Amino acid sequence: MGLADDDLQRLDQIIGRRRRVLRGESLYRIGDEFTMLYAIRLGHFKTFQSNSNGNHQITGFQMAGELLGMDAIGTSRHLCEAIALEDSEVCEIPFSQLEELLSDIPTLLRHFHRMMSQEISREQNVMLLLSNMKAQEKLAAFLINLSSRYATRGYAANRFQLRMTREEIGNYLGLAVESVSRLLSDFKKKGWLNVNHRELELTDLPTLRSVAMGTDPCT
Amino acid sequence: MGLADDDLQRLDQIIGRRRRVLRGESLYRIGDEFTMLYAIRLGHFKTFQSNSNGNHQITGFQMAGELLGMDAIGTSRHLCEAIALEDSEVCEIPFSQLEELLSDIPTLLRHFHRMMSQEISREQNVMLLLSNMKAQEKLAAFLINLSSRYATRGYAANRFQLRMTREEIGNYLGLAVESVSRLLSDFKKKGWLNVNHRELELTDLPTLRSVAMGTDPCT
DNA sequence: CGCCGACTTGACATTAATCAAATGTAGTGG
DNA sequence: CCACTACATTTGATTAATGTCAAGTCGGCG
Repeated sequence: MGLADDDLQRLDQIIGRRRRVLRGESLYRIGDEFTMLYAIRLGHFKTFQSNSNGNHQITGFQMAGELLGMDAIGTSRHLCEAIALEDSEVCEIPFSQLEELLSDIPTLLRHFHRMMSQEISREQNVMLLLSNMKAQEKLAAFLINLSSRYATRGYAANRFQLRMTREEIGNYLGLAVESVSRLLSDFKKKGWLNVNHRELELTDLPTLRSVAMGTDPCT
Repeated sequence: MGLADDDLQRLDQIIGRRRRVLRGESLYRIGDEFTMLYAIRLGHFKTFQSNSNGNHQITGFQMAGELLGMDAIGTSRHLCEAIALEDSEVCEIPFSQLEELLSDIPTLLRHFHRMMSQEISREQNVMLLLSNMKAQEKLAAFLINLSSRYATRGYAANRFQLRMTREEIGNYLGLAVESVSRLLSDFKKKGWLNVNHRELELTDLPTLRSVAMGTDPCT
């Protein structure tokens, strides 16, 4: 991050205790007071809102190395809930202490703004996905996105486990479970991927990319 | 905003020149270098991304009093384009100068983080809208949203002008123009609103609210 | 072994997109 | 001022995509 050693040390000091969150447990709930940001050390999470009917809308899947809770800064209350998709571990970052540090360390401030801003862009991309794309494009884009995030973090880009159910994928993409299932089967038949339960292998990334962009000729 | 007088003065000083943007003109384009945030003084804007096919996806409509450009902080390049929906005026806020000020004035920092965070929440709400709602609910939610934003800024909640075309509404909501048009006619027939060109009167806000929430009994 | 939840597959229904055409409106230039 | 053009909007008919319902399979776990 380009921080000086002693700045890094100060950052280290405010990073609070580690917290384990078992699969299915909430890290925070809607309405909880906002005091911490959370850096995921290990595992995966989903975040979701509830609308007035009690339906859930998954707003994102987060993996180790990513930050949770930035949407709550504005209101001092959490507006969405975060649940672990598997046994996970986070670091608690008391936000008020972080704020003090941000004033002192311009580099850190810049980095923090960058992360918030990237969250905004990420969501704008999801808006694009949800409103412009066909089901097939949505799923391809989703898989490509996961793939590149794993690649960024040093894992294989073409072979990983889905940590979420088909239902959760469908909810996130605005598709019925059945559609997700059918599309996966379809992609498999077309030779673009292999899927067995949660185990996934992307065998034709270039085609998946062009499908995601809506530029594949054979669709 | 709860700023001390001299802090407010310092903020005033970094706010650069005003800039007029005529209807249809771009405030910034995709790929432009990011140096400024923009506070809208007058008028309305739309922001949109382009996907690889050249299709546009409108990511938001902004009105006087709102801030533009926060999505670009992360990349130093603009990822979306902002176009004026009518003759408008903005204040340029050089971001590097703002950053310095943020380090000095904790209250301002907190306020700034709040605005970014609210942008994140706003977009999460749009995700909810795009993926969970029926066409009818989307449009109702959209109108309610506009209404409450006008109300916040001291304008009538139940009577205002649409500054965007039906096509732009449809693009934003993930609907065809024809669907938007049909729905407006439908709402009118049901007595929920009056619409004449861009002039809009919401005559039954309670019902519109319950339609937006998917809890209206007669739908 | 048997239950349960996740997943798959097929048949059908529904929503909203697309296509087509008519109407209206704002802006332009003669 | 008016005719003309381009664009925005509305409405109807049809189609395509995806949701819903139903049934059944698969695998893990008590």
